[in-house]
Amino acid sequence: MLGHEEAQEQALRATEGLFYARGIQAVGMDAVRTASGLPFKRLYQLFPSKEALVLEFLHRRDAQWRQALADYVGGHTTPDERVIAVFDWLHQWFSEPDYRGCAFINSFGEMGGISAEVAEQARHHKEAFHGYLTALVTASGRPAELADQLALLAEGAIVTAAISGAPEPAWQARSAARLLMGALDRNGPKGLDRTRASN
Amino acid sequence: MLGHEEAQEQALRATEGLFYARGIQAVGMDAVRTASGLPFKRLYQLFPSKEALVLEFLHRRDAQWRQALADYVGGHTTPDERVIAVFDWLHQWFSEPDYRGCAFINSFGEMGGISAEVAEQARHHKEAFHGYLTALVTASGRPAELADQLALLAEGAIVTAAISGAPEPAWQARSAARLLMGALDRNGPKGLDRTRASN
DNA sequence: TAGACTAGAGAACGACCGTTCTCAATGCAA
DNA sequence: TTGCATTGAGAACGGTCGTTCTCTAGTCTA
Repeated sequence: MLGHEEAQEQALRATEGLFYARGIQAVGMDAVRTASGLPFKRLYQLFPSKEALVLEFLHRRDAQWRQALADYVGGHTTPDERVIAVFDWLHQWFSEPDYRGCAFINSFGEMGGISAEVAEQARHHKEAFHGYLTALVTASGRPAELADQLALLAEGAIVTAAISGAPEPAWQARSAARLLMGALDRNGPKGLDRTRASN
Repeated sequence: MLGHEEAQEQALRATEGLFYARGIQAVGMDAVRTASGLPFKRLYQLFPSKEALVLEFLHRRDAQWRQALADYVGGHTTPDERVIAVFDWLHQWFSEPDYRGCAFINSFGEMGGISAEVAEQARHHKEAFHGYLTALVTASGRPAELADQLALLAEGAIVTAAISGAPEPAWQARSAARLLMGALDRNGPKGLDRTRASN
């Protein structure tokens, strides 16, 4: 028999693809059992309920996604390159054959209104991404407000690539990001509209 | 008894709030019956299945959403103001107390992987929005590529406002939009990165 | 070898889903 | 008034869901 950890790994790895491809509510525990090869009894020993499995899936996905992004960005040296690398990585992600958007945006859309925990996980994931982007932007000597805008471009590209089924939004976002960085370099931080934006 | 049209109106109006707030799969036909006040028999005369009701809901929402946006934008005169007005309208939308993101992004996340029709409706809605934005942008004498970027900002703001629960992303997007418009005015269309972006 | 424990496969359970059916109440034509 | 079609309210149906239970088949200990 597999140990607790390995079995949990196996269940989560099998679950991942199912939840991402079909959504959460459309995947029954029976499909999880079949995909993981673990009997119900074991499954419910590892995760006391489907909700617990879902939350673990999201937790794990958050960690893996941000790690993959950081790994890719880490392969670039200058601060400017590192900011732009985010969008190159997005294009790579969008080009995966079974890309279907951001798991957190999707689960928020599906369950954000009925599960406070799922909504909280989405919020946490997006805040972490935003924080990472802010670090990259400030490391390039630019104001944090730029990170807000780049985050919007990234989120927009994620959604648009998913719905349209094409990876091009990554390039459009990258192009806009370059323009925004250039605009700041020319005008200084006052180039941003600070009359209403609070951060 | 109500006529066919009025009953359909009533059913859809009642359904709207339910689907938008809780998602589609989490709303049972029993909840639709209760909210609409229509008995099952009548409901299934008006819509042969839940799926038909869902698709009608999306169709209707698309029309109303785009009309509301066009109405707001139409209240502004100069082409530049009209482009910026889109983001003002977004802020207004985000500030509604029960705002929970874009119904199409949400349904795509929930059902895009299991219902081709829902995915198609989302694609159609986003294409229509993109087309509208392109018309506003080209009317302002700027290249259509800018519309791609503004669309990403808008989509990103829609998602971020939903998940964070705050309307500020509208201002951040507006600020970025102004910068992008300004950058184009300074550099001409060549300011855009056309080496990889195809449109 | 005997016996206590455990794992695995899947049946079973209660709840709920979308959908259909029943049937008493109603409106209306003659 | 009688007969007939249509309505509304909700029970019923088959199916599926998340979860638990049963029962067989091992496996380890003494």
